[in-house]
This record gives sequence, structure tokens and C-alpha cells, in this order.
Amino acid sequence: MATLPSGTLGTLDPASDRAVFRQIADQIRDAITKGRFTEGAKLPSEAELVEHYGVSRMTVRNALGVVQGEGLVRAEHGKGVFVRPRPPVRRLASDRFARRHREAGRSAFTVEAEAAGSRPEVDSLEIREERPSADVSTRLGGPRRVLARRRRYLLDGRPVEFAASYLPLDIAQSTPITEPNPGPGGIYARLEEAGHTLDRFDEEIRARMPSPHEIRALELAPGVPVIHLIRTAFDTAARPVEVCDTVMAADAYVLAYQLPAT
Amino acid sequence: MATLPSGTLGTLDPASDRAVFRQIADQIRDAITKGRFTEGAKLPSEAELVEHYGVSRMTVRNALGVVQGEGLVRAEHGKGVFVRPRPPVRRLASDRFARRHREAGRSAFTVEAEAAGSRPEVDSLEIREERPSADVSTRLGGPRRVLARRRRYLLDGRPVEFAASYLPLDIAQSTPITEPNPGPGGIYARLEEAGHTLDRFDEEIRARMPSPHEIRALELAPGVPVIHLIRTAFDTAARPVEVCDTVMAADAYVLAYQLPAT
DNA sequence: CTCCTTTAGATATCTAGACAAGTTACTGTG
DNA sequence: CACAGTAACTTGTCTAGATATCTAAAGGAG
Repeated sequence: MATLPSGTLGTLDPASDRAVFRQIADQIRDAITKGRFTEGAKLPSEAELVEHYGVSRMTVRNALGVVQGEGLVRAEHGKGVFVRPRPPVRRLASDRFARRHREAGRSAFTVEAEAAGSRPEVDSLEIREERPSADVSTRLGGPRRVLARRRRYLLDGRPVEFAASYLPLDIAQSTPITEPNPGPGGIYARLEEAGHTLDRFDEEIRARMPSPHEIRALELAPGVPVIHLIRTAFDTAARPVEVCDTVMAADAYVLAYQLPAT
Repeated sequence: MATLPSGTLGTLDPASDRAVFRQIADQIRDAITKGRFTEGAKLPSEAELVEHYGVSRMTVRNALGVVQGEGLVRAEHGKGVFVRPRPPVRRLASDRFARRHREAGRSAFTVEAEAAGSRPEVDSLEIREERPSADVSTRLGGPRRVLARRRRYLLDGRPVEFAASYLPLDIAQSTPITEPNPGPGGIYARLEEAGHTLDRFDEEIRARMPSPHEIRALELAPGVPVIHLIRTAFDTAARPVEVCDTVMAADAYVLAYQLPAT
């Protein structure tokens, strides 16, 4: 019933051949990107938009569905539709696996998050032996069994990443790598102690929309893609000693790399 | 009217508290990922799904909207809904700017695409002087004017990437960099000839959903994110000499990096 | 005052139908 | 045979409701 703040949203162009719900979506998107609705602000309710534009509710919902799909707004059942705040971003530097970062007694994730003023958490830690997938097996040089370590990372209670590490069983067994807490410096430190001095990492990066499982595990809002990173660690004998498969909420990460211009 | 091939899609569970359109979407997704619908195959028409599930057409369309948003299928007006084929993927190696790749007379994109058996194309080449954005200016050390080179890359007629290079005007002016074709080895070769031997590149990678403009420029299907890469090139005097802002169709790229374990 | 109930308002889901517009195949005419 | 027209089928858009469920605020009982 309350009228809209004048000027925040315009009117429809009946002459346009652009669908009505798209015109409405355009205006909402425009109002957000131009700052007429600020972060966290509540959009007019569906009923108000119905009144303002003189269309049916389904048309308004269709328009809201578009801007929801773009990740601009989030609907909360019973409360309203709100402009999505931009979450804080975690920056992954390309030297994050350098040996000098491996000395501390805690994991890289923990140290880095606390330095950035966030509260880090690791959960769903699962460690087991298993038969590797074809892809993992290929990357690791074809072992028949691997040790898999799966875990999920959270910042301030929000899940941002989950990862699975796979190591050839003959390397990992009878080392602390099979323990939930592998000790200071993490599994890379243990690998080096076991004689596998690390030489280089290969990383492959893809971006795509999440699967339903990933949406649940990362509590992703609609319209947020994931970054899929597959890292292979090689020792100085050029043997692959670990494959780490990581899925990150794309709105929480920036990856940074330094390349020599050799 | 035609009945569905038996077994491709199941039935609804009225006892489930999962919304009907989500159950239908789940079944379609499942049928695709399990290969019961292959790439390019036509899904049952909306009318057939209405009949099969005994629901209204809007509910079926809602379900189809879900799997469309996930990028699994593409609707073609008047024809039907089809399983999206996986496009060929272009792999960007981390040594793609190594000097040894800079000798050829043609651009890296052209050479690499032809080697992979694709037909490369570059269009919308625009070269002009302009005032840099705040972000570009910061990355370049604060020049007041820059040379901007914008272009779009296509493979087999499909746009896959567009990019803008920014160079401080005092470096770029009176070099072939201001020409549409900067000559063999590209602008990096010209920079080195002008005394700016390249030392390293910094790259920042983000993934997000595309803006409407990006959807048009890359002809993106719904549910396809973009990879946003910002590269800064530094010369041996540690001066930033180029910023390249690249937006790529995420379904067409894999980025590969090699990191030393130093 | 505290706690529970009610109520109003918000989004979520679903129905049944209408017309528009693109695609394909058939049909009949020249 | 060539071709224009047409019919059937497809997705796209929109309407006008209905019921369900969640949230928050108001009001009443103790």
C-alpha cells in the first residue's frame, strides 16, 4: 500500500519489445548498481511492485527471479527481498606454499585468516583410504589406493571452501598424514620429512556454477559461481605426491599469481 | 501426446516436502548427468512433462528454469529444450608469456588456436587515448593518461574472451603499440624494444556472474560465469608498464599455473 | 512484566488458462 | 517440381487467482 520512494524505480515502456519482466529487472538492477538501493537495503515488496507497475504478481516474481539469479539480491521468506552485501574476500597469494610459510605450528588457513581479522574454522574432517577416481589416479601416476583427506573451511561461521587431498598410500601410510592433525607445517612438512622434498605445484583453475551438493556445502546464494582448483604437488624426483581438489565460493576469493617473464 | 521413453524420468513423491518443481528439476538434472539424455538431445516438451507429471505448465517451466540457470540445458524458441553441449576448452598455460613464445610473427592467440585446430578471429579492435579508471591508474602508478587497446577474441566464430590493455601514454606513444597491428611478438616485444625489459607479471583471478553487457559481448548462455583476470606487467626497473583486464567465458577456459615450491 | 497467541504482511508454490511468436512439416496450387 | 500457405507444435509472456509458510509486531493471559 505504501507508495514507493519516488524516483527509485521508473515506469514501463509499453512500446518496447523488451518483455515487461525484463524491463522491471533492468530497473531494479540499475537502481542497485547506481546505489539507489544500498547494501542490505530492502526492496519494495512484491505487492508494492505489483501496484507500482500495474502488472500481475507472477510478472514481478519473474523479474525478481532474474536479479536473484544474477546474485544481486537475496529473498528471505516472510521478510522481504534484500540487496546482497558484498562479502569480504580472501586473497590467495601464489607464494602461499612457500617453505617460509610452513614453519608455524598451525595451518596456513588459520594463520592467514586470523591475520585478516576473521575467525577461522575447519570442519567435516574425514580421513580414509580409498580407490582413487580415474582423474586423480592419472594425476598421481596410477596408484591403486590413496589416502583421502577431506575438510571444509569456514570464515566467521561462513563456509568458503572445501577440499580433498589425495596421496598415494605408500607415501602417506605410517606417517602423521593419516592423523587428523598432521602436526606443524601440515602435510607438506611431513612429506618433506619422509624424503619427498617438494619441487613445484601445478594448479588448474576453472570456474563454473555449483552442483546442488556444492550449494549446500558452501551455503551458496543463487548466482554465485565456484572456483575449482586442482593442485598437484611434485617432489624433486618429479613424482606427483599429492593432488588437492578444492572448490571455493567465488565471491569469497581472489587468486593471485606471480609469473616470471623468463 | 507422445509418451515419454519409460525410465528416463521418474515420478513425484507427494510426501516429500521438497517443492514439486524442484523434484522435477532434480530428475531432469539426474537424467542428464547420468547420461539418459546425451549432449544436444532434446528434452520432452513442456506439454509432455505436464502430462507425465500431472502438474501445470508453470510448474514445469519453473523446473526447466532451474536447470537452465544451472547451464545444463538451453531453450530454443519454437524448437524445444536441448542438453547443452560441453564446448571445447582453451587452456592457458602459465608460460604463455615466456619470451620463447614471442618470436612468431602472429599473436599468441592465433598461433595457439590454430595449433588446437580452431579458427581464431579478433574483432572490435579499438585503440585510443583516455583517462584511466581509478583502479587501472593505481595499478599503473598513477598516470593521468593511458593508451587503451580493446579487442575481442573468437574461436570458430564463438566469442570466448574480451580484453583491454592499458599502457602509460609516455611509454606507448610513438611506438607501434598505437597501431592496430603492433608487429611480430605483439606489444610485449615492442615494450622490450623500447627499453622496458619485462621482469614479471602479476595476475589476479576472480570468478563471477557476467553483467548484461558481458552476456551480449560473449554471447553467454544462462548459467555460465566469467573468469575475470587482471594482469599487470612489470619491467626490470619494477615499473608497471601494462595492465590487461580480461573477461573470459568460464566454460571455454582452464587456467594452468606452475608454482615453484621455494 | 513475561510469555503465548493472534494477526498482518511477506515470500513460496501451484493452478488453469490466454495470447504471442518461432519452427517445422505437410498440403495444395501453380 | 517449386513454392506459398497453413496447421501443428514448440517456447515466451502474462493474468488472476488460490493455499502454504515464515516473520514480526500487536495484544491478551498469567
